[in-house]
Amino acid sequence: MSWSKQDRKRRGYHHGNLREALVAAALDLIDAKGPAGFTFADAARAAGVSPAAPYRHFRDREALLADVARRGFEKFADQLDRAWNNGQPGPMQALENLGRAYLAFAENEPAYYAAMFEAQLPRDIDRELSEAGDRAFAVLRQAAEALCATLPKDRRPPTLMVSLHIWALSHGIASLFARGDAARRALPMAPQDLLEAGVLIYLDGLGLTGEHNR
Amino acid sequence: MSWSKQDRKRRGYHHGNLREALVAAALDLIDAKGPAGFTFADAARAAGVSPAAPYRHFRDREALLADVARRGFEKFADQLDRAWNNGQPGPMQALENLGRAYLAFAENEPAYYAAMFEAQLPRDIDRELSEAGDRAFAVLRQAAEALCATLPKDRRPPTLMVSLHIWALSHGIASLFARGDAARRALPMAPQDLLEAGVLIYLDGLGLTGEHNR
DNA sequence: TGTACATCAGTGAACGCGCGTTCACTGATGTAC
DNA sequence: TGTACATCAGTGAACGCGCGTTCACTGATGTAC
Repeated sequence: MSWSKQDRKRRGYHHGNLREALVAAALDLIDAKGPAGFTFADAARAAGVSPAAPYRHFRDREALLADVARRGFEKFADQLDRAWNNGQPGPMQALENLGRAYLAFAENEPAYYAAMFEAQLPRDIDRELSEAGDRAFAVLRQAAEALCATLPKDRRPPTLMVSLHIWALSHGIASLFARGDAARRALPMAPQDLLEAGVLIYLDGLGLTGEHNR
Repeated sequence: MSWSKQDRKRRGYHHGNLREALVAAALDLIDAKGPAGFTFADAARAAGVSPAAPYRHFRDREALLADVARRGFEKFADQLDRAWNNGQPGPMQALENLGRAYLAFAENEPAYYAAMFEAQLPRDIDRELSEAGDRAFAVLRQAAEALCATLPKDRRPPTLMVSLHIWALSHGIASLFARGDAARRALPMAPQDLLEAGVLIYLDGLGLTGEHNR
């Protein structure tokens, strides 16, 4: 928490970066108590500011949460995109990197992850929020496309379906076993290995064997 | 809500079934506002009882939530077990029924589902709760076992891994696309079909083709 | 079958507390000239 | 470079509200004899 009361004198009357500080405080509080476990007043306190101050930046608590979720999806999309790396060095290897990035995000950013997927935000609360979510899914879709393209046309499955399968498997493993918070279930193996094995078996089932694509 | 204030006269001073009524009220409230969206006092009000009454039955709000989750897991395990039906008429068909039951539960019982998987209850809060969760997973494990047993020993994958893959895929699809609440995402196909296709491809990848097992 | 009594499962009033929100305000900052 | 002024981003006091929890209580129920 870099915006403690001590800093206030240095900062003077104006905070300077309250919007960012409130988001950071929300993330800390979500980490500690879950997405439902903090209040607008909590966030203000953590940012070292009066309870009325947040209203200058967010309509209400839900708007703050939605902003956290939006930022989460943007970070998520970035990390997935970087991991996919335009399908380099090859679609299979790139897909493995993508899967690892999915799980790593759930593990390293449980607060974002919870805000994105479990804060029970109405789906249509914010256009920017749903667009950021779409951007993250688009990376998966792109990966499925590249993988399907390596199959001869007559044996090519629907790309959308493949991307949804990969998404669901990743999401299931992340939510059950890889998340970095209290809801994580124990597992006698690394979640990354579980996901990788599952994807390999699935791709085998599609007729995409490792030899052709590694 | 069958325990309204109107009924009180009929019931007299004692409620008669307050514990059950509180659980029912909690489910209604979770349906309406999510697992974080109700209070102990809300539940008492919905049950037509004074705010002090629930303390006769639950230590606090969290204990009530945990009881809801436990009941949910028990119901879930029952429904999965009935769908699996001891592997009848054949493992492939029975597995399909099992998958459908998983998604149907998420769709028809969103309140239970949310309490079970998204209420952020500490994993060790209640022994009965985690045992009920284990019972549900045991059904999936049993199914994986039966499926693996149809493969020759030298090509048999680890049963635990297979059961986790099926669990994760089902859970991912249920959480993202099949849940019966506001967090459900739109999908251009039936979630049941998406799951069935995914499982078939996966089993193909394991070397379990439909012809051998239907 | 009656009766006395223990126990159970509620009541309702009370409390302290923290939250969300509003309000008039004021210190700090930016800008036009 | 100074100055006047508009705007911005905070303060802090106040409010009504509902929650969690406790308490002494009491009506209803069950049971021993």
